[in-house]
Amino acid sequence: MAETLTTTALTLKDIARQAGVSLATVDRVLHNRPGVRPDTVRRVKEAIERNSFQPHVAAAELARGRARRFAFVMPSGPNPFMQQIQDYLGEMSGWLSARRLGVETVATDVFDPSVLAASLEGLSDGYDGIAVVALDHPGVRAAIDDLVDAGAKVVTLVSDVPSSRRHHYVGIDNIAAGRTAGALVGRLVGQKSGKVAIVAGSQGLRDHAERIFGFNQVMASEFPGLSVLPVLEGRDEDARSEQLLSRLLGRHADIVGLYNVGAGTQGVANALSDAGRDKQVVFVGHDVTALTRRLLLQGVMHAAISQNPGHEARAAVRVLLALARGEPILREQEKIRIDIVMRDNLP
Amino acid sequence: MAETLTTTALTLKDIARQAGVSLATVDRVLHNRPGVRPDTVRRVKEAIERNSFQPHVAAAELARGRARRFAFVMPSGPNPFMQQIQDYLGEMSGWLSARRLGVETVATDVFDPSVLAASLEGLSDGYDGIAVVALDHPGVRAAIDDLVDAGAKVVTLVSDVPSSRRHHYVGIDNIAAGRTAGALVGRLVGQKSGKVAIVAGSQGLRDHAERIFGFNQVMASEFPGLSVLPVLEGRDEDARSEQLLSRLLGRHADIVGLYNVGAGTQGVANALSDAGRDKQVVFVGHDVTALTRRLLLQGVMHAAISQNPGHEARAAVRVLLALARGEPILREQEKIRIDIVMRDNLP
DNA sequence: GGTGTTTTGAGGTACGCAACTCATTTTGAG
DNA sequence: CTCAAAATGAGTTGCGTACCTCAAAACACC
Repeated sequence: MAETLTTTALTLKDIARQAGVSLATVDRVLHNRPGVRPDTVRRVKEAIERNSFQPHVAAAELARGRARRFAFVMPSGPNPFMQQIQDYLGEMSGWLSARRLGVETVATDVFDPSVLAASLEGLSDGYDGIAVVALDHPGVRAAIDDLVDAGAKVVTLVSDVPSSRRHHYVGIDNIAAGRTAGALVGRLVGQKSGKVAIVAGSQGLRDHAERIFGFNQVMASEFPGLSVLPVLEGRDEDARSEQLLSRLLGRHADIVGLYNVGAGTQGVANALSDAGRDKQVVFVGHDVTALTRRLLLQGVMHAAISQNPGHEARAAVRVLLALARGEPILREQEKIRIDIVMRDNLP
Repeated sequence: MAETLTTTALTLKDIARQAGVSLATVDRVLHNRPGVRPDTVRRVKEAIERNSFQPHVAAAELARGRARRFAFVMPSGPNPFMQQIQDYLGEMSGWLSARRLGVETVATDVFDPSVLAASLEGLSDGYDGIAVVALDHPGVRAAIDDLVDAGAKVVTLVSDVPSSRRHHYVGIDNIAAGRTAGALVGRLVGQKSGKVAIVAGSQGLRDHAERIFGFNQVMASEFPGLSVLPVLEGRDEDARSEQLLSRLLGRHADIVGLYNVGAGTQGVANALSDAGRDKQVVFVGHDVTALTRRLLLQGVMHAAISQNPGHEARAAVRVLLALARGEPILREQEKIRIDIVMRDNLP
């Protein structure tokens, strides 16, 4: 009736006794210190394995005695999503200080590769871990690899640099996000056929390009009745997005769906309402902000694809901590899900 | 450019010095031990406040030196969702043993109030915390309150007993879940009008009743073209669900939507395909299991409302641990979201 | 001023591990 | 067999807190 999952109460001393060696030797094996015969290493590891021994994290943390410092390298400028991540980091301050973790944010122009790379370069001394919203660029990749070589733990946040040697990526699969947006637009449009518009920041941004790719994939294969118009590049600016979309709406009376890939949401909404076609055009966008929340409640926006900023903030900290401690990462826990948010499941 | 969130490195000794008292007195204040003059208490608390001092959790945990034991009281019987929660608990074993936490599952008939209450009664000695999938019944409520009185920390899991004095509920808002299901069915059906069927386990189950309530709310207020048929009670059994639904499909040719509130999913799917109306009827259900995953991929099921079992397992453990340690709970982190899962964002 | 009570200080021990030193034993090469 | 190198044992210290004891000081009351 009762099934026990864990009953460990062993200490290093027990392992030493079982392996027939001293505490010092166990310590050497556990921390890969030199000076132990291969055969002895094996015996110790077997004893650890046999008892599925885990060092007590609290004791280890206390003995190590070093406060850890993490840096979060974030875009300067008023990006609401990034601001939310920082807000959630602030909410963790009690949790952090109880663990003697220092977290600092470094604002920088992440869109300029050389500036970003320069910001990263200085960080390896002084920080045990770095989370960075990274642009995928050779210079940035080199800077990340340098940090890793210098012994720092590095995770990319929101936007990945897969070719680098970063230890982990905390963020969503943007192709899947685009596919999800496509499926939503297609199914919410229903039987009707017509045209679908896409407004993006820029196709040069990796995450935007991937989302568009996924979106087109689904539209092409599953919704033959819908034809996708060329992508409008609004640079994530309201004014420009509004202008471009207004013109497009004027030219095409049969637009039934709209995918807003990045920011500039207010501009997109304005264009729709100026044309008197809000609530008629199925409108799917990204992220839950004060604005998208209002648009969802009003029925102007039909769904938002969202990555939970609180989860991303906490996952980044937890992953950096686990990496620094040499603990395993709970991949399932740290995986960022693609949330579909509609009016009734607004968080 | 760099903003620091935390820089604590103070210890109790520093607080003692600042307050002009000894370590022993600080300790007395911190743990509400008697024998300290009110004025002195104030001075110490001020020093703690002034430095926003937090005891080092690792040190506290080590000094306390007690291994903690938690019990998970789960339904016996082959419920795939509950099984997933237990699987995820198993995946945490490393994490748990590194913190000297023992987690045991207790299988019981949670649908029989007296049996459940009896199972709970014995648990207060031996366990520091209890997570329970609870039926909302006076006897169960009393048992929970007894546990709380005996000093144990109690969280309800998946299904709540709001009238009890449980410390926390880990699960979703089922009314909102039902509303979400309603919005999905309504919007995915599109322009068409017709009838909508509901298959539930039983309307006597609190979570099912709440979901139906939310569903009906949305249907009534937003989709006047759709009329909801009386609820079929399939008792979460495949055979019964199939039989009831088959009969209903036979009688109503104009069913365009279907909401499956609980389990019995295979039966529901069979009824649809036997009638040759799968993929035509918009089918929304709950939870991501091997079966619903397949049905989503096949296009038979259009969307699943899901509560992440891994998240629930981990949140329950974390909440119990925080409660036992007297740490604050990160509410945002422990809140279970209502996930909308479609084919393209399948986790 | 003496009594009894309350409050405070001082100090110790323990928790489990990391990190280190130094002495001793074992091993392998010549 | 000898000797240096390698491997191992034994031990210490410290991390920051919890929890405990005992003595000293401060206080209240008559």
